[in-house]
Amino acid sequence: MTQTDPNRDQIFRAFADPTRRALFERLCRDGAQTVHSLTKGAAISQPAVSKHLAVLKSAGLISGQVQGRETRYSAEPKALVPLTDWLAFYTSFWETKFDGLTDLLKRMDQ
Amino acid sequence: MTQTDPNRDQIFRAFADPTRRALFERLCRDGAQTVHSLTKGAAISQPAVSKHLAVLKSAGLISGQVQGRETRYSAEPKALVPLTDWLAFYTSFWETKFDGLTDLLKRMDQ
DNA sequence: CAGATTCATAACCGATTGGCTATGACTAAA
DNA sequence: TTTAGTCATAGCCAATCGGTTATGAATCTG
Repeated sequence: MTQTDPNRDQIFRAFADPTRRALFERLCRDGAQTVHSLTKGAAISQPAVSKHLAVLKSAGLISGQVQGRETRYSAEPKALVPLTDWLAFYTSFWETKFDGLTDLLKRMDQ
Repeated sequence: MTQTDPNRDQIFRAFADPTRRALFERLCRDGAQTVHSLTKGAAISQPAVSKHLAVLKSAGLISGQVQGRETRYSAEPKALVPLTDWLAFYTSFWETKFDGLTDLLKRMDQ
């Protein structure tokens, strides 16, 4: 938890941009969508959307599967775990009554 | 949760940089420290450290109090709440058994 | 007082970022 | 087989970022 985790780093970087976070949130709330669908209502061009999706994908936060000429992207449930772990760890410095802390510490020792 | 929260935005931005995250982590683990203390072992110059601290401070993640010629910075416990809320909300799309979800939803409606 | 220490700010610089348009590959439809 | 639709990539550009050195204000120390 104290050493640099490349994946955690990518996640934080990916979420740094509000537009990118909005795309992720839409995929969470409204389910899998095509690039075309995501571009509508995004206020940016399709290539810009594709770029953001590429960043999210390389961080493991979303996945995309090609269906004909479309690509359907969906949020990746497990991808938030590193963020949750990090947050839980540093929150635990004040909230000692964190339920999963013991398990978390075990995972860290590995 | 769906609309843009300036504070949440600042937090995500502040944590995007690994050096900045490392500074925050040190303040969490080792307690309040002066700029001089933080600069030692940071591998960057003192002005760079001061800059990072300014970003963290403006995001509300740390606070600094002047003591003579020194400034002592400390991590701010409550500052992580927006991040925790956001994460809990979007994690809840898969883990429906999130305990605090009901309370969270109430807070959102306000 | 004189010198040293601590820190923030300013000015600068190269690299990265986030947007755009243009384009081409590929697929679906006419 | 055209024609239209979907998407990713490339190339470009202005703005931001993360670092540096220089400097000055403020405080401690000899």
